[in-house]
Amino acid sequence: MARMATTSDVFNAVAEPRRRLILDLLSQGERSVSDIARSLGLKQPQVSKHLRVLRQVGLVSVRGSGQQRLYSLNGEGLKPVHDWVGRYERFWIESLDRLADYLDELQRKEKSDEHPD
Amino acid sequence: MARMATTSDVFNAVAEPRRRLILDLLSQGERSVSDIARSLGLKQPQVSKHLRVLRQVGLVSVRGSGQQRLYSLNGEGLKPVHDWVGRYERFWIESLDRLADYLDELQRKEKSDEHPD
DNA sequence: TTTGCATATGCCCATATGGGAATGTAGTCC
DNA sequence: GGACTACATTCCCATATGGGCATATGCAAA
Repeated sequence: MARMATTSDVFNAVAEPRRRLILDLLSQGERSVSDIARSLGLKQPQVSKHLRVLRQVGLVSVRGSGQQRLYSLNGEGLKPVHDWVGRYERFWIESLDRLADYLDELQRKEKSDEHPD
Repeated sequence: MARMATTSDVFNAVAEPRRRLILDLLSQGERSVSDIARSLGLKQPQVSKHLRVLRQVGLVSVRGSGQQRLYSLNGEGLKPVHDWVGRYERFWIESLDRLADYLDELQRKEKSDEHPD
C-alpha cells in the first residue's frame, strides 16, 4: 500500500496547505476558479485539481454561472477535524478564564449526553 | 514535486488514521512501543515508523526506561490544527441554544464521514 | 458556426509514502 | 561473554501525489 488518498477523508484533503488557503478564501464567500487562482497566485489547472479534491470530500460545492463555476465552502465538513482535535484542548488551555469557559462547555456536553431530549 | 512530506507539518502527520489512533492512545498516558502495537493491532516496525513521524513534527516525546522507550503525547503541537479549524466553528454552531442539537448531530455524523463526488 | 473565455482533464515525472520482511542496535540478565 | 528482549532502521515495491503543460470541454456572444 501507499499513502492514503487525499480524497479518502477530510484530514487528508486538508493536509495540503494550498487547499487550506482555498478554504480560507471561500470562507469569505463564493469565488470563481480564476478568482481563486489570482488571489492565491496559483495556476488555473492546479486550482481546479485542488477544488476537485475538496469537492470529493464534501468541503466545497459548485454552482454554474454562465461560463464560470462558483465554488462555495461547505464548512460543516470540517467538523470531524474539529471534533478530533478538540479532545486535545486541555493541553494548551491555561488561562483561568478560558479554562472556565472550557469547563462550562464541557459540563454542558456531559449534561446533554446524559439527558438527550 | 510530489506530495508534501508527512513530516513537513502537523497537518500532514495527523492525516494518517493510525497516527491519530496512536495520539489518542498516548493522550491517556505514556506507553511503550510494544504496548501501542498491541493495543492497536499493528506490527512493531510500523508503530516505530509512525512514532518517528510524530516525533519529527513534535507531537510526541520519548523517554528511555530500561530497554523500553516510553512515548508521551505533546498535545500542544495540535494547537495549529485546532486554531485553523476553529475559524470554521460558525459553520456548524449557530447558537449555544442549539448546542444539544449540535451534539446529537455530531454523534450521528460520526458514521458518514465519506462524501462521494 | 465560429470565435473566445473559463474550467476541467489528461499525461508525464520526480517524490514520498506505508506495509512487509529482514536486519541492525541497544539495553538487561545469566 | 552470550542469550534474550525491545526498538529502530533498511530495503523493496505498489500507489498516490502535485506541478507543468497541452488539450478537451463548456458556455456565450457575434
